[in-house]
Amino acid sequence: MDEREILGKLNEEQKKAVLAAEGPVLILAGAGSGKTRVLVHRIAYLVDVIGVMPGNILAITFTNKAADEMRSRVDKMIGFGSQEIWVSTFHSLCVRILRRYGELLGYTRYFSIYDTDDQLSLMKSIFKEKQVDTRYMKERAVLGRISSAKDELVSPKKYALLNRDFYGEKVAELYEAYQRKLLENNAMDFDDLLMNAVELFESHPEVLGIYQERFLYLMVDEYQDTNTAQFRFLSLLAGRTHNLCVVGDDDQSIYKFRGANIRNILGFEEIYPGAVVVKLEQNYRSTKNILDAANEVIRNNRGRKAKRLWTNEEEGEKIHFRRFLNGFEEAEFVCGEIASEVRAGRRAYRDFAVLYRTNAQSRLFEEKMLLANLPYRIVGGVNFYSRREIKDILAYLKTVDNAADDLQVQRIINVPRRGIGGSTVGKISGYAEAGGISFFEAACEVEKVPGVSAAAAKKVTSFTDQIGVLRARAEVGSISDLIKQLLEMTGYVEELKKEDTEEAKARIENIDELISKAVQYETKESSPTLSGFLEEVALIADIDAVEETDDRVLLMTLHAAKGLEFPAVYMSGMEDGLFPSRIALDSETPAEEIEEERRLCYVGITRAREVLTLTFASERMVRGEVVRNEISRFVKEIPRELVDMGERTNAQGRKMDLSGRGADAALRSAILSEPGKPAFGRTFEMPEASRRTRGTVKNEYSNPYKKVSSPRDTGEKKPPEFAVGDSVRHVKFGVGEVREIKDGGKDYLVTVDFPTWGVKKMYASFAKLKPV
DNA sequence: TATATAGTGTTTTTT
DNA sequence: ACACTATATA
Repeated sequence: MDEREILGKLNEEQKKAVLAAEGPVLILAGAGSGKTRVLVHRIAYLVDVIGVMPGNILAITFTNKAADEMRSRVDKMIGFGSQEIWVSTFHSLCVRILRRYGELLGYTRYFSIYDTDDQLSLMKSIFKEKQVDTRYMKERAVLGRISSAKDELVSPKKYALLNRDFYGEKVAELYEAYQRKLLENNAMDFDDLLMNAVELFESHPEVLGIYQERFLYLMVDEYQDTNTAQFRFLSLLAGRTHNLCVVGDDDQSIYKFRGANIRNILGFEEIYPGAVVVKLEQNYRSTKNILDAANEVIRNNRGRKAKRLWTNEEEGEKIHFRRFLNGFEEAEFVCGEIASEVRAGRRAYRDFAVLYRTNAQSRLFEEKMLLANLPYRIVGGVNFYSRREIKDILAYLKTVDNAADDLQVQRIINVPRRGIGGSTVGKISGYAEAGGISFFEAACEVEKVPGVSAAAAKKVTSFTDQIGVLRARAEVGSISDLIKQLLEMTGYVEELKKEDTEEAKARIENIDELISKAVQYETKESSPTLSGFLEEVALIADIDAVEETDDRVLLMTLHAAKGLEFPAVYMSGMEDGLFPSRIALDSETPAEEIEEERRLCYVGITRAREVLTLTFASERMVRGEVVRNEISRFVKEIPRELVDMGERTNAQGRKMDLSGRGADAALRSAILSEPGKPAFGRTFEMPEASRRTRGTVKNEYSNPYKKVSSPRDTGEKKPPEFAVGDSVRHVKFGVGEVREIKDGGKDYLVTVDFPTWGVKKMYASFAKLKPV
């Protein structure tokens, strides 16, 4: 392509960004302003006009999905030689570097990557060892501190110097122990990938030099989300040439909690004097109304670079605002509207996204989607790779790949049951500690471990033998074969089959899916390795798995939606206390936190191309308690003339007032429920097809109108709605007869006689007993 | 050693 | 509401 072709379809600002080939460049790209387009064109310009070797260009993104998209667009535009261009996420780039040079830091090239579950188990073992009282200190809290420290490149030693109070000293000690264990296990957590890469560069200038020579032109997407470690990583790489082009939007910085440092983008010009700054303010995505709403909301933030998005688009529909009495109705409305739009042929399911602040909100939508038979996909929540059966199998694979990883070995030594208990594991562990060897090595010579009976030793040996066989197999066979072999050898699937429950069935299906993922990996990769497969699995993000081709409604958090766009978007739970979150409102620096929430709101609004609907529920169940909230302040920041406040017709075809008076609550609930049935007392079965992707779901709604007072929240307790002799229903035991009701302190203790289960004692509200 | 049950804690957002 | 842990018991 020549220069004219490359620049042809770009606007003036976009051209400016593409033409600034050398030196530091800051592209402030508003939502929907075509930043990926600019990046791709800029790469084409570098290669085809300036004559840069493709292999000297590096483009960094945050998610695999973004990397894949950029890769395919670059390939399409450049053609020959484009394969040489590096397009990678921060994390996978660091892994590549560390696999190659990690030995300089004491890791082998087979190091494991720990996810949050692994981190937690490791920290738990440290707590146990150091006898930390979990009443005063929580594993997760400590891990949080450590993670923040790593984001800021603070080593355990430095942490100890910076934190001299009692708690800080303890965290420093645990941080130190944690890092030592990771190294012993030949493992790194997510944050280590970056921190260690930086450490490698700083302690080994010759290694840094190699990469500085390779990556002569750097481009970084979503720059506003970079943390201190990522910033340092970039400045080191670009240290020689300063050819660093960053693209971001300070208004879309929503990852402060993960260490993102907004100063990286706000202060870019100070750090790189003479940087070319380009502002992309023309939006090509949304209607004028949607854009105006977004502008008006974000205008309320103080710490931001001045800008205002504009568009040549039509005004379009007004922003819809709908209010409901509770989350159930909210979900019902959203599902109903989607169903009728699709049925009328106006839109496909994939045109819709339902966004929410917290993952917990997804449940209501999921239930209603199932009832309404709408195809949907939930992004995030319980990750496929964090399911127990998947983690078990991966632990086997990791043991085969990296036997130094004690955590994985200990996870599977008794899975499936081999009769090896905690005490035997403890003895082997102590022996390993004393001898300075890994747990697995100790297990291999279990007969030398004091205190282990011959019978127990035999069981341990049969386990280590199995791993030995698998290891030999891994040398010659494929990964999918290896998985099949280990399943057969250990009888893992056999056990599940014997269980013969729906849950076990779902687990077997998940295992099959893992096998096909292994096959996929092996066909895709030119030189597949076990480490490579495990790495891909470890670094996958929920959003990466979303396929645009299948026609489903997408449900996800506002965070997960960043970078995506949809013709029609629902932003649900527009309530003060939920969005902005209670935690933000009650924090020590509410002003700052609310600004972050507002940016999140801005991100949500700007996902919509044509229709944006904001929904509000005045009551909502939060952790088993009914909570009432006011309309989100963000809604009020949208000018009234841009908003349609909505009317809704009831079952009788009468217009219902949704403008705010709650007096008709009883009326509405009466209308919505069928005669003789409670409004939401239905039970439902999950359709077979969705079981696999979401696991099992509990089979009953709770009544949204019932005020639940949990035994712990107040001293008050509600008398049971039944008396001795009445029939009651229990979720698991079915219908039974009440024999006795006693005051059990915080709650009523009820004795019930179930025909098939016998006499059971239980707390009334805890057991959710309902009169029949 | 394995299992059932009572008790406790949690959740805002995640590469 | 739900998951996880500690404890009791077989």
